[in-house]
Amino acid sequence: MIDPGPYLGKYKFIPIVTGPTASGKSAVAIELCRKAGGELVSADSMQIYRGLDIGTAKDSPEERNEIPHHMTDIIDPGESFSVFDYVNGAEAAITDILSRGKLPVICGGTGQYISSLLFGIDYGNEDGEKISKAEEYYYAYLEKEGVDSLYAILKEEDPEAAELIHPNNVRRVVRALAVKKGTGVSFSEKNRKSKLSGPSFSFMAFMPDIDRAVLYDRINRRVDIMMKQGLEEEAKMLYQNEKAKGTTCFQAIGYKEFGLYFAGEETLEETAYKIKLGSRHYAKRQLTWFRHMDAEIETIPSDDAKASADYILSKCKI
RNA sequence: GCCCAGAUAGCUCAGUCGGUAGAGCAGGGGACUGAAAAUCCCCGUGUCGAUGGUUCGAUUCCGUCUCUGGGCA
Repeated sequence: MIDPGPYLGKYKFIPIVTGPTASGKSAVAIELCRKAGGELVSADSMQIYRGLDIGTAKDSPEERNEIPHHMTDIIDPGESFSVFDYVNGAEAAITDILSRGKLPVICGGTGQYISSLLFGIDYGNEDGEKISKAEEYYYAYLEKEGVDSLYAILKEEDPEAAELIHPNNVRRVVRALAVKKGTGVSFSEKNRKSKLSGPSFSFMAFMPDIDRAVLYDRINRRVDIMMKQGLEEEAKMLYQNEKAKGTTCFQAIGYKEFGLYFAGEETLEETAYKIKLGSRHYAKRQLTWFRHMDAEIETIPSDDAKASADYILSKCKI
């Protein structure tokens, strides 16, 4: 289905193991690496941060010691990172792993990262500085003139994008406008071009098939375990890190919920409840994302990591 | 035992001056191209506690009962 990429040795496909949080994809990926002598390439937007271990459900230190992990622990809280950075880093890691004759195993639940690799979205290499400036301009405009007025500009500048983006989704409205202002090329046009080159490698994607109620139960229990493992301490470190204040890592579920607790306005139980709820909502959004691309993803059983790993290997081998 | 207040969606509660009802949360569906664990959109029928009565018509008014709070003994 996807253009064959560089020579993969005994394999014709690079496996991607994805799925919602707590669905057991990590265990499958670890097994795959063990069986194939592979190395893991994470596709998780929060596991990139050093120090956020418990709340982001990183693999254990033993597992990370046993199997090389790429694209985890690559930046400190407070540093910025984007899909563009992810694709560059992940593709470099894959190339490196292949050059050493090993099998890269992609594993993670950040849909945007997975899609970017799988469909080979080319984010281009334009002046990010200019776009950020333009974003600031439009946010200031939004503050003064309001949503309707902002959206009216988008309709004018890029009617195609306006068609796809809801007026209330100011983040995306601003982004689309800023791309036009910063690069001269419309958001729609840029996106169209981004698909022309195709994926850099031949991937095959798999996802554990898990009953919704079971998944939610696993999420709830996992949060309880995280709390016992010392999530509060980990969160406290993040809150005390001046450099991290207000940056992207505070979007991470399991950390952002601690604000009111540290301020003494909420109990630990309430905080845990919010983390569970946020995780469930997140899992639901992930399922929507992956369902949307279910033609590209094959489901595997969620209860037997070893069998799933064997199955995936059999599908990826020549 | 007596008095008062409740009993309406999975939960918390509005409401119907009598014409079978709606919010928040939960839950479900969807979108997604450089913050994505983000951001945003859509979806509300349920014996209105039970049972009699008044009425063309009761979840709404009246009686009785049951349960749950609170108060007095």
